[in-house]
Amino acid sequence: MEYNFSEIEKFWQARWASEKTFKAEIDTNRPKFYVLDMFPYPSGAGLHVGHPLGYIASDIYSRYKRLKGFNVLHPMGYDAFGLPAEQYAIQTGQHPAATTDKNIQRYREQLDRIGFSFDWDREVRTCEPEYYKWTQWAFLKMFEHWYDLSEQRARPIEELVNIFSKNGNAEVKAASGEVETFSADEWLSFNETKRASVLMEYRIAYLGETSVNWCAALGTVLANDEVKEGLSVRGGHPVEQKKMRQWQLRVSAYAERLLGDMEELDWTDSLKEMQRNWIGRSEGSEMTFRVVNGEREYDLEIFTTRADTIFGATFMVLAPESEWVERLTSEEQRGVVEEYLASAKKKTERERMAESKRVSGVFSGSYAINPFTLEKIPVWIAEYVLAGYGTGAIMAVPAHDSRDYAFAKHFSLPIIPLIEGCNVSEESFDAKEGVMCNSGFLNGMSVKEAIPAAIEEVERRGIGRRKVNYRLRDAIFSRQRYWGEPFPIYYKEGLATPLPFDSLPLELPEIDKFLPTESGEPPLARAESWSYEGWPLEKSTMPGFAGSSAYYLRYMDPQNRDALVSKEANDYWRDVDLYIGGTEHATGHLIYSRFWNKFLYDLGYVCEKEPFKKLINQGMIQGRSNFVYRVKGTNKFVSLGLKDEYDTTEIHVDVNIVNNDRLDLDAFKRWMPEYESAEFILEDGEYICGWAVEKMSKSMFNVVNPDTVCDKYGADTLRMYEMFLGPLEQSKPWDTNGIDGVHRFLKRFWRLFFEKENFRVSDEDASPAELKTLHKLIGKVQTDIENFSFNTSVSAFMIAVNDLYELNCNKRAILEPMVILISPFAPHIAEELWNKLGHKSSVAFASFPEYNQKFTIENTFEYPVSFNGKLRFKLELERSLTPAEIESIVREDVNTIKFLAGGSIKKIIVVPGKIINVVC
RNA sequence: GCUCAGGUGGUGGAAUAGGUAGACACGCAGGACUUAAAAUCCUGUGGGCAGUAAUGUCCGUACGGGUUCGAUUCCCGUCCCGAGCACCA
Repeated sequence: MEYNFSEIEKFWQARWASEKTFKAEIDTNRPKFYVLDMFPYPSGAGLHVGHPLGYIASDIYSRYKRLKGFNVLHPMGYDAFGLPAEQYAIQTGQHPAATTDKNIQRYREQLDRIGFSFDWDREVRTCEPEYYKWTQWAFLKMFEHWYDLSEQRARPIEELVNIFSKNGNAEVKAASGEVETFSADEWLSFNETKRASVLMEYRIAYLGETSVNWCAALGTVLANDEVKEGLSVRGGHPVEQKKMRQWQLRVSAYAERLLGDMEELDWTDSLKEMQRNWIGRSEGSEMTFRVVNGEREYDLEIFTTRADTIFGATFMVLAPESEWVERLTSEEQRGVVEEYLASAKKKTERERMAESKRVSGVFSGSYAINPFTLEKIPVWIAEYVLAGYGTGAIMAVPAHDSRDYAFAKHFSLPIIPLIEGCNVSEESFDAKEGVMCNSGFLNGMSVKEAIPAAIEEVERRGIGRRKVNYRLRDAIFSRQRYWGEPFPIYYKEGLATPLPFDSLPLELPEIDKFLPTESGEPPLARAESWSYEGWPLEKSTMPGFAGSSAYYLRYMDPQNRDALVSKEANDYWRDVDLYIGGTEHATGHLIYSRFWNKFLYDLGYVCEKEPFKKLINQGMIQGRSNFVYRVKGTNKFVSLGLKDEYDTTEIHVDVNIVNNDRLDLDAFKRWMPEYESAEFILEDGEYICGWAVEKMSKSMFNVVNPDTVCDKYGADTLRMYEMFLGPLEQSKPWDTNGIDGVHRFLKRFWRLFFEKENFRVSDEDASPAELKTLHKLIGKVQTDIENFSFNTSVSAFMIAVNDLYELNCNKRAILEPMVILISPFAPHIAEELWNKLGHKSSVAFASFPEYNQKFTIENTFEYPVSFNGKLRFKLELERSLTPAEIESIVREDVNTIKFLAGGSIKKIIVVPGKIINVVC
């Protein structure tokens, strides 16, 4: 009987769907296991062969965990709000909801063909009111809370109001914007407007003026991680800096916890490192310098990590955007300063970056007093100091900071070396090592000693204090778009506070056109009745990461109308045990989600402080393009091996008409009209194509659709092949050249169960050799799956099947466990065979076979031998040996010895013919 | 520039704790079955040298050193590819 994959797969997929085989329900008698994929944005292009890689891996793991007796939650949904659908709507006039819906249907069809074990009853779509109701709800909660730094948690804003009216704000340690200190009496004397604006500085979701990445082409603001090299990630349009009043989330309040709680997460080092860089904690001190502009004097605060280099601070630098520029520009310098500011402002972020090597700056006309040397040092203004980090002002120590050094050289400012024996004539000495000199009381100390000593002295003199700084900024939360969650916020005239709109969900209104208005307002301004009781509603919508920040919680209880997730569901499913997705979300989604979770944790809505326990980043699948070589000026194409004899042009050819780099000549002629009369110069009767690894894209004709692979080889082959391709976490090109091997293996596996045309499995007892093959496989598959080393377990299956052929084995005792073992990888063929083996229920409800080590090692001897002392060890041998033989081998022919901790030998590999001296 | 992860046959990639490097698969070559093709099966396949052959022998895990009886694996230096961050004081 032939392995008819297309019938088998269709049948079982229908059965899984109708019987809801993979439906997950709370079951307190079984341990839970939550396996989550990063849900896709349903783009119009559909899935290509790279997308399912992670889904296949998570599906294998889910199925494995079910076999191990876990109650597995394995859901799927769609991140359905987003720019592309809106862009498409602008171009075609089609409603984004309609195109999104269509794309989702297409995605679903494609996903279904691969045979995933998702519980589709839990599907979520971020664009549906029943879903985004909870995104809006969380936003309102953030609006109604502030962050208490001394307790390190979010607290209700009413509590803050209470504190203010009792004690003012002097004692309050909160994550906030800039607020002056006030007493209780002052607070009580504030009018409504004043109070509102003070509270706004404390809210976790707040409205504030900020410098944003404005993308004129898209007509919207973008987050930092939506911008790459000054261009928008989606679309590649230029992005400029602009000051705007925007909704923001006080993510920076959680910086310390986001950093600290990462320790216990089972994530890759590189991903943790990325988050660490993004959070960017640096320990240093804040220091006050007396600055003088003519008659006026001020205290200027700076941040430094190198308080020890204070004696070498020979000038100060302000960021051009710093509010201090205005105060410290002298009359004589006003002209040049303004000119400099204007030129700096005109430059886009992109230009600034391109010119990052060029030194520019201007003298402000003011001077600061170095508090330790008491020297008068000039205050400069330069682009290389960033307004958004620290205080936007620095003390420059040219001898020990390369940027300050370049600046000092360029403007001939003094450079004072502070480390004994360092040479700063060519470059600065940035390393934190050596012995201090020219540094007053710090002389003779090592840098490591000097840093804390300097900070201590600074604190003692009352001119500064220890300070931890973070690079992490608050998330800008407003987008001037249509296709996103509306803010549940309205503005009452004469009232300074925006008001929460409580009867959620606040549904997205219908509009006729999806463009901004003529006056530059966001598209929602086009909606006629975008108001509440006559008061205008907020016209921006939320960004892409809003809907994806808590979706893993919604999956736990997707139909709940009264809560994001019920306490019962959350207590049971708790957190994601395994999260699989791309590394591109390292600094976006994975930070925001953790922040969102921690916020809800503070409020008691969720029981775990981290959402994703273990995270695996699957590698990207690149395209493997094929080329043909046209002889210039002709319609002749020359095969790869002969192309050097001609003058040729390299042309991309559709990879779907190439097989193992052999071009299908007829298909090529049919491919495009211009090739209809193509002629070929062949080698050995075949046309060999060239190839290259490139991004998978339509223009390179290297996109492979999983449907095509399923048609030709079946979903099981696709699944196993994607795993066989290489380590999960590694990026690799899609290369169909090996897929036949995997397909052949499945056919061989299938034929194990047949004698001639008949399904025949014998009930005889298994032989030790057969059991050895089986148990070797069980052991291997188990450890491989647990280590996510799926490529080697596919190999292990191949070896096992070859062994069984050699043993001529068709015994139930062996084949039945084999079917269970392979079911996570190739579920359809497993179900079919399981059914033929006489089982009524799905193989998904079977148990993973018990591993018996006894059968994997044929002979194990424990034999005491004296060998440079007395040692006990075990021998693992390929054939049986008598004790006498072993002794002689150990005495004379031991080649290889493995030492283990404690000095005992566990394993000796015996290679005849060689003698080795053993040293212990 | 900084940080992280890598570099193994013609190709994708294996190799628990340092112990017969190259599993498994692709490709290639040869063979069987067949009128033929497809499908299937079998054999060989890192390189050099010697031999009719079985086989023997030397060299081989980016490069140069080191530790070790023994290094793809550990340490130091160099080169090269990939990813992330990029004036973060």
